[in-house]
Amino acid sequence: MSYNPSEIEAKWQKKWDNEKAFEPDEGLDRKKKYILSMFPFPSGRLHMGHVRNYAIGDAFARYYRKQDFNVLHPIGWDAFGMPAENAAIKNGRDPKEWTYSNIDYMRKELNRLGLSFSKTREFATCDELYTKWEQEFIIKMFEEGLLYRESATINWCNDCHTVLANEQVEDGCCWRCDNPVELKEMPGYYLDIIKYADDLLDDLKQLEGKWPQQVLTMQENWIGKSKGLEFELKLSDSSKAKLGGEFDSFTVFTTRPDTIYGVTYTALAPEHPICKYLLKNNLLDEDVSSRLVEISNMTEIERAKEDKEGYDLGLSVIHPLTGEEIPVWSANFVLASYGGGAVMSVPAHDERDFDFATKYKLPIKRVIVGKDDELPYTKEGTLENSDELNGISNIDAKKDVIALFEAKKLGRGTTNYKLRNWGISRQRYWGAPIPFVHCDDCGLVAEKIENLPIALPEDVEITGEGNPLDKHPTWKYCSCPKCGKDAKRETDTLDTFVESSWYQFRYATNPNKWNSVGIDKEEANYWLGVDQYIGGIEHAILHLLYARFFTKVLRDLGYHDIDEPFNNLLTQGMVLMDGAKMSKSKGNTIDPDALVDKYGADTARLFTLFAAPPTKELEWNDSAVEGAFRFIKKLYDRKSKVASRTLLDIDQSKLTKESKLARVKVYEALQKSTDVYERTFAFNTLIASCMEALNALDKQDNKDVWTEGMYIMLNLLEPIVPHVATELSEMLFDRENLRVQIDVKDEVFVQDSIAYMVMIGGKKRTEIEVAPSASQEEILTLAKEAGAKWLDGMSIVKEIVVPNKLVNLAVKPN
RNA sequence: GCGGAUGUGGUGAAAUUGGUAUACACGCCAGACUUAGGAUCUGGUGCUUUACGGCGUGGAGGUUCGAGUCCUCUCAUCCGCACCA
Repeated sequence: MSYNPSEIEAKWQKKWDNEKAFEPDEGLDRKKKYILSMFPFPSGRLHMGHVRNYAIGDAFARYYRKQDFNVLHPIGWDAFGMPAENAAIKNGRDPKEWTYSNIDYMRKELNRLGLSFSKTREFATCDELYTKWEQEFIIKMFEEGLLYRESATINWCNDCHTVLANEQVEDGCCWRCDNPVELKEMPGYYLDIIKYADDLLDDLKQLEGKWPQQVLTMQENWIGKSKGLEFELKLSDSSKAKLGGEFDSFTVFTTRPDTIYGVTYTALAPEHPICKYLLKNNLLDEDVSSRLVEISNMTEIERAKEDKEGYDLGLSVIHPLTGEEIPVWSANFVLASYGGGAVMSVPAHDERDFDFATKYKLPIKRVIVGKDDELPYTKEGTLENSDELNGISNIDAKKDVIALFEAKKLGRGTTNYKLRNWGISRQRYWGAPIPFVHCDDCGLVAEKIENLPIALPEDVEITGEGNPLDKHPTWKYCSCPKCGKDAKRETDTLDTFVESSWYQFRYATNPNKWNSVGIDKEEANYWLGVDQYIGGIEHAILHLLYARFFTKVLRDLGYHDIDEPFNNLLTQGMVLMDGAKMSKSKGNTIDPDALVDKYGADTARLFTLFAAPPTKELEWNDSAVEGAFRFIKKLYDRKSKVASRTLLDIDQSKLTKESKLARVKVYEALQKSTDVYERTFAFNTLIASCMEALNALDKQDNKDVWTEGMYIMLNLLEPIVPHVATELSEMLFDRENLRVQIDVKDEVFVQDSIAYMVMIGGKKRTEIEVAPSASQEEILTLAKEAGAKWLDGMSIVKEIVVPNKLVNLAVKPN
């Protein structure tokens, strides 16, 4: 009977379904493993990246089940988002119908891969039961002051017709559609993630060694914490007069308080209130004001590409320590969104300030002496030209100046972050409605918890123009939850990253409670954090930062006691074809369905795990897929070599050299398995070990060695090629070999003689066979005899014996 | 510019604490079986040399009895951040 994957795979998939083989225990007393691959967006079809992601996760899940862990391995659908609306615009599909039919199709595709997911815990984030609890969390956050609404300058994608969070802007373009982002002033809802910045930063330490260093670094840089001095610069009397008495001073932030005496000018962002006042009242030259308006309309990315540019505003401030008058400029490199939108400039000790001062011939005053005389000098040194601070190191001066400003009540030590608060409003239909109501009398009012979920209307017209919820004839009209008067519902929906920020907790909650709670605390505390999370590195900031933030917020709201959602993170590499990412537009895709049709799911899984280690990019190779298929066929064919249904004791002393070697290879693969699942994740090497074992078994014909070899190998391969491994295990061993833990037998590794390499003068020269009991002296004697040819005319300087490996004789000529 | 990573055969890649570099697979070559083979099986396959041998993990040094592995410098590629005061 030859290998027939479609028959075997269909058989076992059905059987696993009937057996409900992959549901976790309801009880919470066993040791647990929570294995999670990032859930898919239901785009319509699976791609090879999904196959890789789920093949890796499934290997972990099946391995730990065999190690007798209670395993949670769920799947669901990240189901809200733009593509559903695009389908509506292009093909007139209803977004809900489009989404759920995609889910049905993709579920079948996933089933065909034989993945060991829990079937009872599956959900889509667009399910109203999911929205209900998400809206409750949002209201709780509002009540705690973590969520607020304000009008601000936001990133606008004119293709998606919606706002984007800072994290969702990549290179000045929309993360989803790559359209250049524009700036717009509009109201929106924000989550105060900055309040958690220190918590998010500090807890990265817990993840050291468990998350890729690159991801930790990226998050650290994104949060961008810096400590420094914040203080007010008082305007001169003439400047105050020029500004109509509207302004008295402005605030600046510096991380270099030690250079305070070197300030020679200050610069404001073009959006700074003082600039705006000057523009509004026509107090600047025509060309200056029109240029400042132009710069204001540029995004930060666009400004970064321009040369440094600035204009003297004709104002001055008083230096807080020297009392000198300092000119005020406006410059294109000063960001409105950071540090109050104003800087003190110290050209002698800052590269950017130096460039600017050089360009506009502004004074440069050196206040630190150090190793060299070159300006700008940004290294350590000793203060000069700094009155009472002269002679102290600039490191100490940082603290001293902050203390001085605080004592004189001129300023304060403070911390700034690059991280911006998370804008969560989206002016789109296919998302979770933001559960608030605008009342003329009561203002912004949260919906009553008992009214949740606030569901989407189904009779909407989606044109791509404007917000469909806002344009709906009746949906937004409601009564105020507080006073009962006529009011209007919020028509913005939540950023879809909100859904993916807490789904890991939803899976952990038993589905029979999904009606009554969002997150079951006891179950969340048992299952979380996720023991192994697997997904693409593209979420290094976005999803992974938001999910960490949500975890901490929900903890503080009392929903659970977990600090970090994902204890271990594996970032898988991309699947490439001819060196490029597979994509529909390039036409270089492999359809997983077609692959399964041709070779079966086991081959698809084996290839993706074998061709490269999981963190590296995976280059597609048709003939290597054939190779994977050949290995499975060979394995299947060797079932005829097995002679008994149970393991028999093997008398090691009666085996041939080849049989002994085969046992060594089999047990080496067994040892490798633990190492791979628990430390290196190098599935490719485990598979290679199994191939070596099979090759070695093939070179001998002892039936008992074959039986033992297959018994162990099928156990090792079951997480990777579950269908064929289970089929053979049933045929040969009644699946007994999948239920037991197999221990390594040390006697297998005991050798009759050990080969020692003989090195002379650091070069490999010959080999000797040595009895395991041989003493160091005996080994050396043998080595010298065997190496006599190379020792002639030499004297031995040093003798090294590495047990079981080699002898090295260091020599010099006589 | 800053930060992180990676450089090993024709290709994807292996290599505990420093201890026989290139396991495993693909490809290629030769052979067997075949009417045929893009099927299957067997053997071979780093470079160089007639041979003994020599040389080989991006490059140059260093430490060591011994370096792909550790140290210093350097080159290349990829990724992330990018005027953050």
